[in-house]
Amino acid sequence: MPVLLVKIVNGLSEMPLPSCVQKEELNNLREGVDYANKYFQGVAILSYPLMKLEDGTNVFKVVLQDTSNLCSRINSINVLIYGKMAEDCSKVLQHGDTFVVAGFKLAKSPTAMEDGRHSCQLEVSEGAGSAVYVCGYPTLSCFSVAPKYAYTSLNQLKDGTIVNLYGVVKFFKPPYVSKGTDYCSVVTLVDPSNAKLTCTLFSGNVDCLPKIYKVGDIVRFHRIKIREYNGQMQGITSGGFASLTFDGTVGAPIVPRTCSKVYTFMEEELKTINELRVWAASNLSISGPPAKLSGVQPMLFFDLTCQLVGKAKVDGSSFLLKVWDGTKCPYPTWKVPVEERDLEGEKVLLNQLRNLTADILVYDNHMQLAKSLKIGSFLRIYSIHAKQGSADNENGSHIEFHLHGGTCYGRGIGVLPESNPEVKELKEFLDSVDLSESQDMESMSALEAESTSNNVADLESHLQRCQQLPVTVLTDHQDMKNTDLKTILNSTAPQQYRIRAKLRSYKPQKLYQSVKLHCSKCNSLQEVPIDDDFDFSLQGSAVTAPNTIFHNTSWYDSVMWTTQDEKQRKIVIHFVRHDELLQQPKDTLVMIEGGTLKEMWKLTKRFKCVIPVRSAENGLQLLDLSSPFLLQGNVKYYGCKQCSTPKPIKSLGSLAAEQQPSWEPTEIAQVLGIEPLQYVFVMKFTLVDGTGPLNVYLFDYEKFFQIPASEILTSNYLQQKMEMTMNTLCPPGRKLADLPWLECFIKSYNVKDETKHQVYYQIFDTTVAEDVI
DNA sequence: TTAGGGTTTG
Repeated sequence: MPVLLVKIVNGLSEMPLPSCVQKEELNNLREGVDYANKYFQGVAILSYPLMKLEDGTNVFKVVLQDTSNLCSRINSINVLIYGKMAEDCSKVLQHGDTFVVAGFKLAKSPTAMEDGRHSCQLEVSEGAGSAVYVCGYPTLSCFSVAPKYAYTSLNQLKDGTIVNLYGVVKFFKPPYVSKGTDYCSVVTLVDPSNAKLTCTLFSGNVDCLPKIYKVGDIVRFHRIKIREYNGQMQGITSGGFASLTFDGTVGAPIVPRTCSKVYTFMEEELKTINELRVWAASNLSISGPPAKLSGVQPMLFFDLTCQLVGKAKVDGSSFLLKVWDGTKCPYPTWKVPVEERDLEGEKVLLNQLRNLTADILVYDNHMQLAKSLKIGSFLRIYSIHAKQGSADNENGSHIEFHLHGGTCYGRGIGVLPESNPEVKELKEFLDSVDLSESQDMESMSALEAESTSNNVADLESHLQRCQQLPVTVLTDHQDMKNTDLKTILNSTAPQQYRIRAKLRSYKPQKLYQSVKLHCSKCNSLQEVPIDDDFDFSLQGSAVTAPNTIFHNTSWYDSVMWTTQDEKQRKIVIHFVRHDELLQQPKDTLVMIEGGTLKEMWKLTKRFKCVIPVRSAENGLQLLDLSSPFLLQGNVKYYGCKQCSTPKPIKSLGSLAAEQQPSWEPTEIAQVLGIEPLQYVFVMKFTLVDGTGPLNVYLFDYEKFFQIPASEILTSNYLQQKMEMTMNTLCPPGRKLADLPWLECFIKSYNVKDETKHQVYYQIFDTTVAEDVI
């Protein structure tokens, strides 16, 4: 905790102290009492030069006088300040300053006999969770130096200004090593004006970047420069940038986190922070309690607060961190093989904790920071991927923890100070873990071990659910009897069956790979083109300059401009009119020439439909069919190259002339001569029922998972939902006997070509049970 | 200078 310099201004009657601490009088100080939540206030009447102990720790001694007890025989006390705080205090303290010490320890004063002061001394240090408030002596000269800051709300920011502001953290990337010379942190703020500001902060000293630990924290930035970037205001560090960060929880102690040695902090600041906390509580979605290793969900991403017990180099692009949080992951976890000599950390402890540590493999840009971490430090690792490893033995697959390269999603590593309340809580919990018990766990199943943690009830009910009711159900054919898999394998096709089986494995394991594009006309399947291809195609089409002859026709208005960058790219947007009028953006179809993929996604947020076009000889045309012919919402619509005969864009005019154009993708496709491709999940399930394995295909637009295949690639939420569904259908690391039952309706069919004849099986009229979704 | 959140998958 820092030293706070509070400048006295007229009318400030009290020190702005955290509400949780209470004042203690000099004559009530007693040895053996806990003063963690108490403060003592006095006037500095004497201070000594900054000294160093033998181990190099700084120590600063101050004598405080209790001015409310001047008549007492003993009215002064020695205060010893240790560590970084000693240095900070020695720089700012002046005789006559009012000095408040919060969260101190009391020890016998070795000099009481000689100096005639109190028999005890106050001991203050950052490690003990102390805070020191220094309050300038209220003389006239102080009035003039007290700075009064003005704060700009986020909707009032102007390009080219340098401002002070407050904000609630909506998103952040913990400081990481940039490709330049500095550390970088990206922070997105919101405030009650409902505006949003993304700030890019650089500093050569990582300590000088805001100490943000979670979404919802509140920051105060001084002297941040505002610039316009991509049509939006952006904050960037300027000379003299300074920040304070506060816990955003209503009612939590208001203690600024900062590297500034001196800053103003008065009643007004307290008021602002309290107001922002209350506003954020109802206006910002803050996720629930942080994940523990015991609550890890396979295939999802999570933030972990933990202690570092070991680290090791693995190879040129990855580095291993061994961490624990006192709980046990309910799934078998991957242990990264490393050379014994490369593993840094207390060998005895590493061995003791071997069943409780998680191996986290960090990649690329995170390696440098990871290498510099101190064993024993407390970390919050953001966006760890709980990846499902491949099935490497009979017992099924394991979970791997990866911190992938890059900083998307705020991926990174933050070091938490020991004074952080969550670290204090974690430390207490770690101290309470019985290590002998955890070592015995080796012989227990993961599930039994899990019963030591809190969410045992959830897990058990989930397991029971899996063992009793089938996790998939039929939507029809309820009166049909089950057929076993062996009988099906021995029968001729085509036929239809009802089966009850377990899902032993499925492909692809990477669920996003299961999404394909299907043409219902020629029955072909193809991969969904990647964005890079589309971007490439857009760049190609941007080479042809827009032809102004095709601008502003009877059914659309055109606006053209040139980008300010070196490329001087020309962009045209054609706004389709209806009834001679432009409609609301949410009902409007726009066509764009020369745009980038990013610009196109931005347009889809505002307009109903976006069609990428280019100028050809005879008018506007679609791009080639490797690109989507339409973007709507989050979905890119593609056409079949084989079955489509693209028509010129002017054919769309007929739809625009309709009374109420709905701009349905199928209608647009039809008038443009496009045979649309449909998004579909294609998966291979290996089912078992004790009579034999059967490979069955799932070919599903949206009925089985109740998730539209068209939307999954652009929705993190839907991907997580699907992953969770698959984990329920086929829980990783579970023995065959513990797998849930699936009820399915399948049909067999023949596929013949000149050389061979094969029977295939496909799931029909089946859906995931309602309570699994 | 760095990065510029809107995405991750060894």
